[in-house]
Amino acid sequence: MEEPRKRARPGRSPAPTGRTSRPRQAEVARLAGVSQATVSLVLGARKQGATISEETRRKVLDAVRSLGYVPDPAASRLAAARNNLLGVFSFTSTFPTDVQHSYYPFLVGVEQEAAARGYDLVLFTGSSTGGAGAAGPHALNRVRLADGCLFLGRHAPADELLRLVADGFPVVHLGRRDELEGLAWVGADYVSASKEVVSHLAGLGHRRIVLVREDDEAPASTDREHGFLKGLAEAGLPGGPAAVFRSADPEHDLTAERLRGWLDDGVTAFVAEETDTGDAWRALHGAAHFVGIDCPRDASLALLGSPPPDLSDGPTPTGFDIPRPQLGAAAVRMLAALVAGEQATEPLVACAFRPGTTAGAPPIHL
Amino acid sequence: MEEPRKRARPGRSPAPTGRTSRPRQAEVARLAGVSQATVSLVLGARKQGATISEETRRKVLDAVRSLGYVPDPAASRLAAARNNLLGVFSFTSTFPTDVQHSYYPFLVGVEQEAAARGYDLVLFTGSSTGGAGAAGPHALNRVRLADGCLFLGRHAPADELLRLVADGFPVVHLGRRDELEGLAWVGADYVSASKEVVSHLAGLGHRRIVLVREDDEAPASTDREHGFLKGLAEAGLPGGPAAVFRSADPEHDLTAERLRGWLDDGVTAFVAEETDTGDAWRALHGAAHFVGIDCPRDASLALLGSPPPDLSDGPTPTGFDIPRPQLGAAAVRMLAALVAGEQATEPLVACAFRPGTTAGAPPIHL
DNA sequence: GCGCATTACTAATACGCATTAACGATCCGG
DNA sequence: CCGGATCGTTAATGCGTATTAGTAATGCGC
Repeated sequence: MEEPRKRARPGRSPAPTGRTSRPRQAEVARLAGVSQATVSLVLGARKQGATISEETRRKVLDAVRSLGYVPDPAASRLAAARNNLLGVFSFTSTFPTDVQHSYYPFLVGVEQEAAARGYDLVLFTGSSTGGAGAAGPHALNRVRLADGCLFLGRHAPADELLRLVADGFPVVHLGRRDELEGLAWVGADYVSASKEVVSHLAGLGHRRIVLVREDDEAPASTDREHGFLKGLAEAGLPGGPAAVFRSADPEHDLTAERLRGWLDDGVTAFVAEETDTGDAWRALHGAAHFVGIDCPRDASLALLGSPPPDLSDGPTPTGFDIPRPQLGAAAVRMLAALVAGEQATEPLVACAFRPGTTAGAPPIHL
Repeated sequence: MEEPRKRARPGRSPAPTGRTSRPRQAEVARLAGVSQATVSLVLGARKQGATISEETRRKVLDAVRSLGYVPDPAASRLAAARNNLLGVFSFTSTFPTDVQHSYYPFLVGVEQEAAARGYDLVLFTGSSTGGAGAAGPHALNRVRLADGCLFLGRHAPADELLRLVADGFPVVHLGRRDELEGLAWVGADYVSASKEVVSHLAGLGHRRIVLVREDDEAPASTDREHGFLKGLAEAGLPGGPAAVFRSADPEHDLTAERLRGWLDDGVTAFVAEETDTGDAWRALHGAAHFVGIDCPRDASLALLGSPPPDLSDGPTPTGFDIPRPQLGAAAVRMLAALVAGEQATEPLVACAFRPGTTAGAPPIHL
């Protein structure tokens, strides 16, 4: 008996659609009179030595056109064992309603670089309570669906991150993170950039310069101080504790009296760090205004970063810009390298010096 | 003969990486002491009658957690299931350097709604100018990796889009697009919103109202005019061509004389459409200012949309806001419905009326 | 003409997961 | 205690493409 055995085919039940589904390589092959493998070889521009005659190539391509064949990316990626997907994880929403605090500028670079390298991006948010994330303790595991993952912000739980790294999953953190052993990261080179600002001031003739910073231990802060002091040393200027004013609440502590005191002591330039809040710069800016300083005639100001939005109207502060798009791009480069099993690339990205209008030559004392 | 044939494995060369690769269902199965099929059954919450003992389920889930297993989206997709991924594709950069032109506000809603429904988002980087796989005539094809795809902006090539639709791939376009037969879209309900603005003005007592619009045929423009006229009709006010001022260059054509003419004719309220450039509103605003109109005392102004960035400082114009996040959310809802094989959901999203400060009662003629 | 290299192609997998027929075990009624 | 029903699990297969070993055909040198 030849009867179509009930046993038949396990596997999927194709639910024999009358609809002509879109063509497969097999159908192209049939039409061109070649094998499916040949179709694959013609279409995939292998670097390998597989040689195809011009005649065959033409037949295949004709068949492809006439059938309107388009490859199935799911199958390609499965067979090639690569998804060409990079994850982007942010613990807070990737697209917060408040644009100010968003990762937008980074994403500009991330998207560009990923596109240039042929990767697509999978967006994950730790904040998503419902649904996919199943925001349990293992929420981070979801990112394993990508070939590697980029982390934005410092809210990702350290242990989970390290677990991924330990498992050999390619991970890059955007923002310095050397307290986590083995975690790859990219960050802005605040040391060099801060040093450059000080060098600029020194070059203008300033001999006493004070740094105003907030009272925390974030690498972003200590790096700036480090660069600041390095710049002083390199210019042969006095460093030491007196050169750094550190306060948990600069807006309150940086009084007019204190500012006048510095001026009387011969300080001619002030440098503030940039922070989330922008408090250091706001305090410095406010005190200088209150005392009636004509900047840069009476004294010079510089900002190690960009001004907070509420002060972005004023004169452009001398300082440097954090190249956020470039940081994003650098992170993608490093991640792509890790995915490819290569060495991590350079983690530090240079900041761009911003001349601005708040620094000039020191006043001449007669 | 049973000998282990040298012929061995064609197919891929696994390139035996020492690196622990991402775990597969097979490894989960081994760890749990069950078969791969069982793992699949446990993970995929089939409606089918496959019954799994609580004991086994627990063992499998434990193994999944301990290995950090996550299903491979490509494989899931290929096996004719779904991978809980929704695509987002924009032909221009999704994160342009110029924030003004970005899709950002839409993405806020897209992300939220997708997360709420348990989908992850894949950002297909279609913008790639140069570089690897992204560009090319079949760039759109990549989206087939996801369960469905959202398209932003009107630059996606129509033929490719329709091809996807024809193949039964779920697609939703954000922004009205009825010139493409069969393409699902969501858009703002400009007709109702414009009508509401007119009703508001009529309610304040205005009897003659003029619409200033640019000279194009975009649905966004014609919808507004349609709603405007509908509003007039409903209030029993005179419509007709005289009520609409249409100009390719309103800033040039909307002269002070013309404005005075309208005022002399008893027009007490003016409405401008919002466009990319914001020219209509800018022209109206400028002319009114030039003529010395005290708004809303001498005449009322309204804007069918939001003001351009350069005019966002002035008084809040009466009009409506385009609910971009809601549009994004609505698009995801519709896409999810299509993916589930259901009917498309409501394509129109209501705009929010914005009272503003530029409209008031008409001046009293003695 | 025989070995050997080269060319042009095909056969046979494998990728990771979902699906389903089939199978062993247990339970039940008669 | 035997046939059938039910439950829980597995073996076997397919999705569509990429890869590679193998092979038939041809060319080349001597």
